[in-house]
This record gives sequence, structure tokens and C-alpha cells, in this order.
Amino acid sequence: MQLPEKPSLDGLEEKWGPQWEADRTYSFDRTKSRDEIFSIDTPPPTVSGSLHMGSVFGYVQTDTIARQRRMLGLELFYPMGWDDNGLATERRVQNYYGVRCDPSLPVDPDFAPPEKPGDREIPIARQSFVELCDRLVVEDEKKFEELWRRLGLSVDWAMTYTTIGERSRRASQRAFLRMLARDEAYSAEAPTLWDVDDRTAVAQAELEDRETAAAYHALTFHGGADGADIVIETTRPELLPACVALVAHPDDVRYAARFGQTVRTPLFGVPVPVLAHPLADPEKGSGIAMICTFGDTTDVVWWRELQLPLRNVMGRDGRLLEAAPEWGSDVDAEASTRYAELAGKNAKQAQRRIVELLAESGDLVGEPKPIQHPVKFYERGSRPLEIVTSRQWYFRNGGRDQTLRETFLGRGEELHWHPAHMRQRYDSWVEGLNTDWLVSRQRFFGVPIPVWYPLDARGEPQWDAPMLPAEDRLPIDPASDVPVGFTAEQRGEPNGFVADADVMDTWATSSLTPQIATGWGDDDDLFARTFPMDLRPQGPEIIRTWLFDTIVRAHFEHGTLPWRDTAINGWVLDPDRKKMSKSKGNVVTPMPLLEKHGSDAIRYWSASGRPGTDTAVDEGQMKVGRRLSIKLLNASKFVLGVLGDAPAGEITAPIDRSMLQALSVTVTECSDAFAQYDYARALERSERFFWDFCDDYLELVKHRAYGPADDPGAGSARGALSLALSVLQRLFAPFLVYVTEEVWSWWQDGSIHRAPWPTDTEVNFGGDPLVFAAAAQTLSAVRRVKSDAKVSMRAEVTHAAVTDTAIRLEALAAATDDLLAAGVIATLTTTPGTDLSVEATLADLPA
RNA sequence: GGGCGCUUAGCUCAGUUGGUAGAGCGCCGCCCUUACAAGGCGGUGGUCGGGGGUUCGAGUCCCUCAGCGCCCACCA
Repeated sequence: MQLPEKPSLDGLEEKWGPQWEADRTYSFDRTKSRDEIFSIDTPPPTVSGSLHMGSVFGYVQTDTIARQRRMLGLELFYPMGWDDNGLATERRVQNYYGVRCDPSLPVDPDFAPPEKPGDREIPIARQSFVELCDRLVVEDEKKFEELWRRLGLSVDWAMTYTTIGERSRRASQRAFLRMLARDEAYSAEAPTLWDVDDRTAVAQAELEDRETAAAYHALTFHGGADGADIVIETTRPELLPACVALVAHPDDVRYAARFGQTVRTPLFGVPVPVLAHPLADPEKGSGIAMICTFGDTTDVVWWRELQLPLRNVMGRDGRLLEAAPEWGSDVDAEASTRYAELAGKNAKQAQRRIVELLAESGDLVGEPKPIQHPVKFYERGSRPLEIVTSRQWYFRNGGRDQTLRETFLGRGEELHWHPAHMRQRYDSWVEGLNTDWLVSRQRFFGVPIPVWYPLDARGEPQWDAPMLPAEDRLPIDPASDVPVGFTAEQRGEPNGFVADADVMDTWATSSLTPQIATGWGDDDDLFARTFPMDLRPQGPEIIRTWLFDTIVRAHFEHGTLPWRDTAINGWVLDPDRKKMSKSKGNVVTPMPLLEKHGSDAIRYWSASGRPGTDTAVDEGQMKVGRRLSIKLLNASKFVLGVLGDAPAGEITAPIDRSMLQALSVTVTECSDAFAQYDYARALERSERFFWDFCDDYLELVKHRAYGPADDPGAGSARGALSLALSVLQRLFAPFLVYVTEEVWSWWQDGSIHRAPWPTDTEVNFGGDPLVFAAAAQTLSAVRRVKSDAKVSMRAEVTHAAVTDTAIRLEALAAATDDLLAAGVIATLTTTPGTDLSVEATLADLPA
């Protein structure tokens, strides 16, 4: 045994990281059977996102569970993935290189991205754009892997996947085709929420409401022969040309007489009916609303349920269409010229102009009244979403099917949630679904929808007759691959074919991470050994997307849950307990902290955060973790130093057995906590015992432990020290991965991370817990006397008079010699009483 | 509007079947004690958010109110 002179934490990451890689310490053994395997569906980080402390927090928590399960003897299937496809990467590439994808451009073989992004984005061909995406994500993934390795995540790096990789594309397209075959996927032309900046449809799951400034504009609709004018209030007067009806509540007496009548829109004179619908709110505005196609999602409901015509004015670029909508012939003579004033303007500009026009015509009543109201935004977007009609692909998810929705609520009940209350978020999301899952995106860096359409003799696509590839051709890109029975020359020609131009949203692929990671369809043997998986760890903010979507996919494809348990981690808050976000500029990056405090200290902080509990970045906690690590170094060095001199003997001394009994209780508590995914409790219990062990037990027995090799008392102490040290090192192994490996290596063979998790029986010698407790507390009381007297702990006590309960004094008697030695006490008397108290006479004090 | 979580020492937080309030940090004091001075020992510090109830007994159970955070919602 070679003990370091001055043990240190420095350099442990550099020492053990490569060693674990070389020894394949965390490699998955695929010969193990399903019941011997613990499989984890690790969240693939969005590599285009920033590295921040939130990135380390949840992953470390999961890693502690993974490591404890591994020590329990389970074979860990613990791969890492990178989520690199999708809009997030496209945006990063746009900003990083200063380019913009224009799919209409031909490929320029000489294209090279500029050194630095210029003032104006360079338009480039789709293929070039995708190549830049492919190039940049590789760089980003390196940075993530470097961080993860430094953090000591015990993933098997040989099994890494990416969501844009071939396996993912194949799985994603295969799953798509199978859902299509089972009528779980369909395409439809329908109003969809549309981001005018990214120019793509977005799904319900990607929406967020933002309080936005707007104004009520009161507009006069003309009653003509049917009666008086009607004033409505709207926040979107620019959509007036898209108005198809007015609507009020059926019970609203103010408008009851008008239902079924016709009024004419201001400025354009378009006749529109006055209708009744229970969704109209009598309290809002003037109690009667104009229905436009489309101003908001309520308009869509009204349009559908009242079977109204479509008058589209909003273009996909967020500007009003050049052509006026179909109004019929019975309109104002000037309708067209007035619309021409709005055409081509964006929503804000058009609003400004139409308000002027309305004011001129006298149809604007009073001044606009400013309000704040919630408006739907794409969660990463900067302008409000519009609603445009387009052909999109959908997966059924219960949004339009009560029975299916209840099925998914049932799946949520079936899943074990940690903490349990997180299921509420799942339930409220599923209950609130109102559309199917829109999966197609009018974007470029994603898994292509694997579909072609035949073109008829006029060159029009036959949307209802999609042509599909065979599964063994996957993955395909319909933009370059050709459907069976056609030649490449027929692309875009009459009687030829055309590719579906869309890609799937990133969630449509990442909702298959359990299948992708476990080799579904690619490696049936691996799949059978690892799926359904054991654990899905993830953040709370993606319950409605990643977690729910994954359940949907596994339900349809396999008729099961994708995993048995899910552990939801909390948020990481900045040191001032504010949610970290890039826009606030309060993001804390992990690398400097890792370098400053060490990986184990960062892991300690992460694992101190209770499951599901928001936790602030706290350098104080990191320092505590570092101190604990140093303590473990020193305590290990001391114990092993004692053991080095003489052999361990049979554990006979009551206090030795007593300490081990307390350790046994700790082991049980830690094992139970881990079984419930409560790594934080396990850490706290281990830590509490460890400090007692160091402060009290080591002090009490060190003199005895130094005793002669053949002394039974010394042998007992050394035996207990050895056993306790082994157990303590293993209890800390899931948390302090580097320092525990280091101290383990001083006296044991093999990695501690493959050593067996301690059991309570290992340290159970039937000891009386009271002996150690009484000795420790009495010693503490002696110290207090010395501390009050302001003398050294080495100061001799000539006589100590201990009062305590009879039962505790009896326990203490079994440890008297250790107490005398530790307290430097010459003589000791005991008196039965009700409470512990110690009167000590100090040798070197004046009388 | 509905739901969930949180509210305990100056700070960050534990407190698992209800039984005399805990830890770390900070602060104060002492101690170079041969594992550890990037340490050790000891101490100060709380009417457990407010109010009501159940109970012999409530931080812990019930009701209610308030503040903070988050989730969901058809938002003219």
C-alpha cells in the first residue's frame, strides 16, 4: 500500500478519466439479460444550446442513480445522445456563419462560409446549408462530451447517437411510415399557427403566451335595411378585410334580435352575417366580436363550427397578400383600392394604415384603448404567431379524440413519477390538448418526411396518393432519392413526381430516443435486452413535449410505456434565485466552476438538490463538497496508515460494534433512498455519518488502534476502521467519483465504481448503538469544558465526573478506556442522573 | 380562471407513519491536537408565513388567508 505524503484533489480528473476509458469501466455488456440490465433514456442535450449549470445539474443527479444501480450489480445501459437536428441548429448556423437557407438556389460548389458573419445574411442552397449544420454540430458535440467526461458521467461513450444521424433518420422514418399505415399519422390542409420569421408551422407544444400591448379599436359595422349599426371592438383591425361574420353569445339580449341578419363591414362594405355562438363572451369589449380568418385560435373554432367561408389575407411572410380575398360582387366600389393600400404591409404597418382609413371614413369610434393581453408566440420566436392555412402532417395524440386522450392519461398513471406530483403537469397538458400533433416543418435541417407525390398531367401534386419507400430503403431523402417506378428526370414533370418538401419537427424524432438508443429495427438483440427502458430522467419544462410525445410513440408502436420510471429534476436558478436565461444574461457556465472547485464539488452541489426541487447555483455548497472530498482523502490516509502498521483483528470491542451498527442503519437508509430515486437523501445520510465517524469515532479509537499487532483491542479497532472505511468510500462513490476512486485505489483492486454497493449485513455485528453515542456525547461535553476554559484539547483532565442516565452510563462503561484516551482524562467517576453533564478538573488550571 | 409546488436560524436548505426544533454556510470564541490549519473543537442564533381547527400533544393532519415560483387555459 502506497499512501501519498500529502493527498490532494488536484489532477484526479486527468488521472482517472483516461483510466476509466482505458479500462472500459462504464462499458455496457450486451450479453446480460433484460433483468440484469438497467437502461436509462438519457436526455440528448440540444447541442446548439448554451452550456450552463442547468446542463450539469440534472445529468449528475441521474449519474448518481446510474452509478448506484451499477454497484448494485446491474449492468448499465446508459448511452448519451446529441439532439442536433431542427430549428435550433439552423438558427445557430445562421448566426454563426451569417448565412440563410434559400432552397430555390442551386448548389454553388465553391461556396465557403465567411470567416465572420457579415452585416447581411448570405443566401445559400439547401445542400450547402445542411452541410454547414452537419459541420457545426460536430464541434458543439465535442464541447458537450468534454464537459460530460470532466463531470464524470458514467455513460458508455461507444453508444452515442445523434438525432440527425442515420440510425435516427431510419427509425424516425420507419416509425412515421408505420403510423401512416395504421392511420395514426395523416396530412391535412388546415389553419395552423405559423411563425412568420422562421416561416414554418409550429405545434401546440411549442407555444407560449406572452403579455403583449395591444389596443381595442371600436369599429362600426353598418346595419343598412336590417337595422342599426353594430360597434365591435377588435385588437386586430388590419384583419377587417378577412372578416366573415360577427358573433355574440346566444343569450345576449343586446344582439338576440340581430342573429341571422346581415351587416356590412366598414371600408369594404362586405356583407357578413350576425351569428350566435356560446364562446362569445358578453363581458368582453362590446360583447360582439368580428370573426376573421384568422386572427386567433377562437376564430378557427368559430370558422369551423359555424361553417364560415375562408377569406385569407395573411401571407406566410407575415405580410398581407397582394390579392384581395373573395368578397363577392356586392361590396363597396372602393373596396379593392382600399385593400391595395394594405397589401404587402406587415401586420403592424397594415394596422397603422387601416386605422387611418377607418378614421377618415368615420367608422372608427373614439380613440383606440390600450390593453395588455396574452398573445401566442412560438417559444423561440419574437413576433406573434399568425394563422395561415397550409397542408401539414399530423400524428394523432388525443387532441381531437377524447378516448385516445384518456388512454394517454392512463399511461401517465401507469408511469412511476419521481417526484409524484410532477404527474400533474402531464395530466393538465393532456387534458388541455386541442389539436393533433403537428409534426411537419417547412425547414431544412431535419429528418425528411419520407414521401413523394405523383404529379398529374397538368403537373399538380396528388396529395391524397402519397408514394412511400420500402422500409429497407430507409433512410431516404425524397428530394434526392426517387420513388420506385420513376426516374430522376421525372422529378417535377407532368405525370412525374415531387418530393414532400418538409422535414419532421425535432420532437418527432427525439420522441423515439428509447427506440433509437436501444437499436429498434437495427439491432433486435439489443432492443430485446434494453426496451422498454427503466428510467427516463428529464427536466420539467419538457414534460409536455419530450415525455408526452415519447409515450405517444411507444404506445402506438409497441403498445407499452417506453420506460417504467421517470425522474424529473428541478430548475437551476442563478445565485439570486432567478431563473437563468440567456436573455437575462445571468447564465452561469460550468467550466470555470469545474476548474475552480473540481468535478466532485460540482457533483456534490448537484446531488444536494432534492429531486424535482429548484436549486440555486451555490458556490458555498461546492466548497462544502470540496471540503468533504479533502476530508475523505485525509481520513482514508489516516485509517490506511494505521492499518499499514498492523493487521486488522476480530471486531470485538463494544464501541467498534456500536459504530458499525450505526453505519448499518445509514447503509439501509441510503439504499432505501436510492431505491426511491432520492440520491440527495442518500448523500445527506452518508455525510452525516461520515462526520460523526471522523469527529468522534476516529478520535475515540485512534490511540487503541495504534496498539501492538497482537493486542485484541487494537485489532478490533483496526478491523472496524477498515470495514467502515470500505463502506464509507463505497457510499460516496456515486457522488464523489474521482476522490473515491483515488482513495479506493490506495488499498483495493479494481474500480470502486464496479465494487458492490454496501449492505447493512456487511457491518452488522449486533452492536449496541448507545455505546458509540454515549461515548461521543461525553467526549463532546469534555471538549466543551476545555473550550470554555480556553485550553487546548490536549490539556489533561485530572478528574472527570460524569452524570448521565443509568442506561447510558452502562453503555459508556464499555468504552471508558477510549474516552479516557481521547479526552486525555486521568480518572473518571460516574453518577446516575437524568441528564448528561460533565464536571472536569483541568490539570494546568490554577485552582 | 383552474392546478401544482414553496414559505423553518442572517443565507441555502433538511425535517418519511404527529411525541422536547436540525445541518451547512455566515458570525463569535478557543485550539498548531503526530489524518486533515484550503484544518479541528465549542458557542450564539428560530413564537417553523398569518389565522382557525382536530389532538393529551401539530413544523408535521384538516380548513382558510397571504406572498413567491411554475404548469395549464378558447387570449375578440
